[in-house]
Amino acid sequence: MPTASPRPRPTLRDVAATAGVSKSLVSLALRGDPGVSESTRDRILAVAEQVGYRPSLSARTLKQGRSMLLGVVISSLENPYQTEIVASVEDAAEQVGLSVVLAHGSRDRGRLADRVQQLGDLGVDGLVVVSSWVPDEVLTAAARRLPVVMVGRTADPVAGVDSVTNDDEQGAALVVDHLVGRGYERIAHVTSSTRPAGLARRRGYEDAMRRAGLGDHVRVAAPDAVDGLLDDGYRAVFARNDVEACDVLDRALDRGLRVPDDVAVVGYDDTLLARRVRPALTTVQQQREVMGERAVALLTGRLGGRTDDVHEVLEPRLVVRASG
Amino acid sequence: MPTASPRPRPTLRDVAATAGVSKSLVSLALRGDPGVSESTRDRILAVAEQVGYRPSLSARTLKQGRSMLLGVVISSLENPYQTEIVASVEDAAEQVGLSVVLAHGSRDRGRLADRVQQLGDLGVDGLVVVSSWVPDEVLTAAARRLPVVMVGRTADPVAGVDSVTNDDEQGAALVVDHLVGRGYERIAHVTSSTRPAGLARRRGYEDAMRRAGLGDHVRVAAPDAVDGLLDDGYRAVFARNDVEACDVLDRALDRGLRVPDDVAVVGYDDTLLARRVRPALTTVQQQREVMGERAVALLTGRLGGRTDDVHEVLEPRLVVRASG
DNA sequence: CTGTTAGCGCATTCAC
DNA sequence: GTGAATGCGCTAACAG
Repeated sequence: MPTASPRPRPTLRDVAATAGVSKSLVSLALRGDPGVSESTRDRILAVAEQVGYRPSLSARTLKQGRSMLLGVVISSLENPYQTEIVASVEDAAEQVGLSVVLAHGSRDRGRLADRVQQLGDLGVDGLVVVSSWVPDEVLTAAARRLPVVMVGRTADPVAGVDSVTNDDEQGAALVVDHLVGRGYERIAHVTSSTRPAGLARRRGYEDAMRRAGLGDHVRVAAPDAVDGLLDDGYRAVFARNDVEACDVLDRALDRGLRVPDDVAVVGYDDTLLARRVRPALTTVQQQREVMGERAVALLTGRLGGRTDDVHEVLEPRLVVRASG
Repeated sequence: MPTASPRPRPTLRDVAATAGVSKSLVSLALRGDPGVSESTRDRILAVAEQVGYRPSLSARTLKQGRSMLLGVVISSLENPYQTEIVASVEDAAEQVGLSVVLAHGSRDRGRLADRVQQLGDLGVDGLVVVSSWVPDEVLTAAARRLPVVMVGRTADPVAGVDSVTNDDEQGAALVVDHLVGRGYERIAHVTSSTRPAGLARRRGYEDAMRRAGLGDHVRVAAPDAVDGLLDDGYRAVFARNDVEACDVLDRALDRGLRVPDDVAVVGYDDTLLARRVRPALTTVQQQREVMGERAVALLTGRLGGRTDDVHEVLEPRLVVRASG
């Protein structure tokens, strides 16, 4: 089946030639400049459409010094928390006329740093980083040439990089208080993470347990070590995120335990997973829409000239469902 | 409104100035051209590093006419089948020195077409489309200026657009034959899709049932109408993909049925979901790694001058797990 | 070996 | 209303 092969893309020059006008006139007409007569503009638009003209973003970016593009970097496409953040950033970006290009680092952590630089090289006007796996040096380096905002917690604030996150300690405390309110005392924490957010949640769990006078029951285990917890009489488990909560759920059900009657399970993030799984997960909701909106606002703030670092912390909310 | 970046990014000119050489020499040195003396190159590299120089992809793309970038468009970040394809395309692209930028159309179908055009405007060297929601006109228009390959089935071949897909009819037949081999006769099909791939699987199911002499038992239902099937004595369900198979699973378990003892459930796609869920899903595996590899090969083929359309069809494989 | 020069496609003066 | 000229950062062809 023979067809047309990709031809060199038509340029302003081509449009101008076919329309019998000059290049600059076409440029003006296409962007609706008032200084072009109605009739000529219509003719130019028609020609542009007909020859399939599309402006070159490379050329425009080069000329203008800005691309109207935002870069978003996530570590994994398989992580529902991260992909849901992407959507919220995208919605917020669209509000202010910016488009989003996405890059990720699944499979290879080292690739993440490359993608950050690559998006910068591409000329995006700002960068949203939703992964804690990007080395600080890479972030600061990136921040030297464009606005960068981290979504989610970093171990320590990175100079020149704004951030928006939820209060993981408080979120963990919400969970503990909730379970305590339901009469649980032996409440365990399940986590496999050594990332900042995971550590913060663990810290929040431990502190809240102590505040509740349950310091002696503090117990932290890996997801695959849940059996030990159950053997030791723990009947409530707070997992560091929804994915690991689901692992716990499976484990418990495999042992013939009923959730939440025999054991209560609580997650974190309120991803789609939390609603999909049976029983539906009690979990902690971060304000995702707000996070995307704030991230974009911080970026445009920098673009507007702000130079001091801003770190926003949002309040998490407990969502009670069937699992605990 | 975005205005100016904090610091204007350093250019070749800046590096050349601080190093006391000419621009083109810097360009050559940075890309390891042999015609530059060891000592000067080291000095130039040091300066470039020190001032934080990074080449502008916009400028390079404009000059070269190619970006070494591949665009990938998927309809949803929540669809594990699609995101897993992305990873395989990315791996294949890396093999040939191409990077990938990703765009998606979650929430708004119309946005998908925009994203396709936008990636084209950006100057990507080729486009992989993993969604059947992009209108044919948009695809053909895109194919006029750059190589485009569809991954996954289209209703009809689109002129100028290559494709790589699996044989959905055959995949469905594998499922039916498997269930028939296990003694099932009342085998129902669950689908909510009117997309080409879904229709093909349905067709494959119906044909295979008839070939097996079970034409009278052909029964197609929506995922939320599973109860009727079970009431009517159907004890085997073939769902159009893993996600809907999971829905069926939940439904059955809610009714107190055991899987697969009381009812067998089979999915399609072999996504992560199929392995995560309990019981693990019997499902149909498409050759994802091969699909990515072929998609990239088709793109580079076009870039190399091929003009005739190529449509590759891969053989699916049944993966038997616990659910059926 | 090194430096000069000429565009890539576009937006933006500034003349006409 | 319109068109010619300029330069964004980069590469490549050509001179020195």
